[in-house]
Amino acid sequence: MTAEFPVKATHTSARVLRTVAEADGVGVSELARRVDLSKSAVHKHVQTLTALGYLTREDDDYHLGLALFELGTAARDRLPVYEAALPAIDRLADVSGGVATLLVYESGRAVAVAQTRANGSLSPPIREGDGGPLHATAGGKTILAYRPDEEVERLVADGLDAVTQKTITDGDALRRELQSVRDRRVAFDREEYAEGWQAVASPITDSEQQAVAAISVSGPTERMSGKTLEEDITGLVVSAAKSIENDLL
Amino acid sequence: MTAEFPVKATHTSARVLRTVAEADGVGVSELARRVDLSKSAVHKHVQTLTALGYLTREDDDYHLGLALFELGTAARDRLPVYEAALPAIDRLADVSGGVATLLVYESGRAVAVAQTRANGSLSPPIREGDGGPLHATAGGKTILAYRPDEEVERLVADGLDAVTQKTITDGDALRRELQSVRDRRVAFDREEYAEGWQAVASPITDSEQQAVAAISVSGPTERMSGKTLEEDITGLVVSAAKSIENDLL
DNA sequence: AACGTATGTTCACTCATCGAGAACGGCGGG
DNA sequence: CCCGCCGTTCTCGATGAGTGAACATACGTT
Repeated sequence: MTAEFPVKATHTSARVLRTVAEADGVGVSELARRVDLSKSAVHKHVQTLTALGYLTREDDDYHLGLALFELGTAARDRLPVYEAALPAIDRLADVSGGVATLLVYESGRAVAVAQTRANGSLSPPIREGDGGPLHATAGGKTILAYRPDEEVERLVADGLDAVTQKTITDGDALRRELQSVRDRRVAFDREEYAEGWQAVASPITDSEQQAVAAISVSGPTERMSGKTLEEDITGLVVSAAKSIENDLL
Repeated sequence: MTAEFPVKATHTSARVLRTVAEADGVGVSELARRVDLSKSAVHKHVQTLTALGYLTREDDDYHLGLALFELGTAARDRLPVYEAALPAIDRLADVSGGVATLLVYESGRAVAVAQTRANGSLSPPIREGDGGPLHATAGGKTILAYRPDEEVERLVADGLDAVTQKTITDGDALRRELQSVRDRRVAFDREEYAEGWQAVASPITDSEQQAVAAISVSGPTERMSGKTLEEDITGLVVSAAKSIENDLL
């Protein structure tokens, strides 16, 4: 048995969870349609997940339950880089006036694990708990630059989806970009993930020069113009990431 | 079939998750011992949970995966009270110099959903993502005071565990305490949950006067002495909770 | 007011599957 | 060198996950 999900029922429950997360507030019938299962089967899953606290019932609609928040918090708190980076991103947000984010790499994805917004800053396209594509964000690109070549090639082979018109979709362009990231330990995102949003990021690597995480500062294009972004803020982000990296060794 | 967990395999996977959360970094054999299953069965669960991103493998040890953080964040973000209370708890922490916490009630438990610490404040006994007993914390007691009597009676019948020597363990004492909470919309925790820690809390109720959440400020006993706690800070907490409550109507 | 159709819930039934147990290869300590 | 532990794989049998039909209930329409 070399299936990807040896325990099918668990996989099904996970699909139910994911569906509830997407369509917040759904009933059994609607859920059964979306996951393509019989009402009775879904009913059993929903009942189990509710008893576990993974779901919560309001009237006849289900929502994600706070037991997931407990587990999720534990998943975040165990990361050494989280505690180490917290003060730094607070300070970064403060002095830059933008949004500072800690992205953590895990099995092919980068998740925004902590985020601080300067007061008055707008809501960024990637928020705490979101996972972003590795080729289309500043943080993702810094991480990718410090991952094995095979991983990059796999990504390229799978196809680089265009998120905006400026997203890098060409393999060679990406490879060049990653090389330049390795030269300077910085990546920029010039509206490659969201129109009107830019970002700078720098990687946090382990002792084998493998990416563990990335720190980024982002903001709306009109507020973070070329000079400020590429000179002042860039320096701050790079040195913050380096300093966290040293703390972790 | 009126079992509590109709889908047994999902329940089992949940037990695996909980066990991994408790003993961070465990292998298959250790896990099999703790959940009392065969190695092969645990292996299957761990494999599916890893494929789902709910677990992550480091060497041969498993840890909670960031997919749980994604779900957990979504579970928190959907709560209207969360967004509404964020600025208030930031401000509360700032002016009080202590730790401000938003506790949300869900199916018999109260979970710390957001927490802000004044800079320099110590690490509190209940942290973001933790669930606390309803009878032994300030926030828990305010919530309990605005829940149906049956729920209180059920809790009393199940037995009020002593967390510290000062925890309320007597049913009548609890009932009296809750009545006084209803009079003033405040509860205090005088080292009932952790030695050396005190707290004030005030409830956030819905249009039917049912507790939805609670706001609390806590700090070490020596820093939050009687007068400051019971007069200055109390007023701030009560009015903050009231103001959030109004925003939600 | 009676209908039609949506919902959530319960019930037998059946085949796939979850879990047990034994066996394998690999690693590390005595 | 070998014993013991580890993670992984296999076969196999009991059980439980999922189906589909039936039920009660609520709602909007005719």
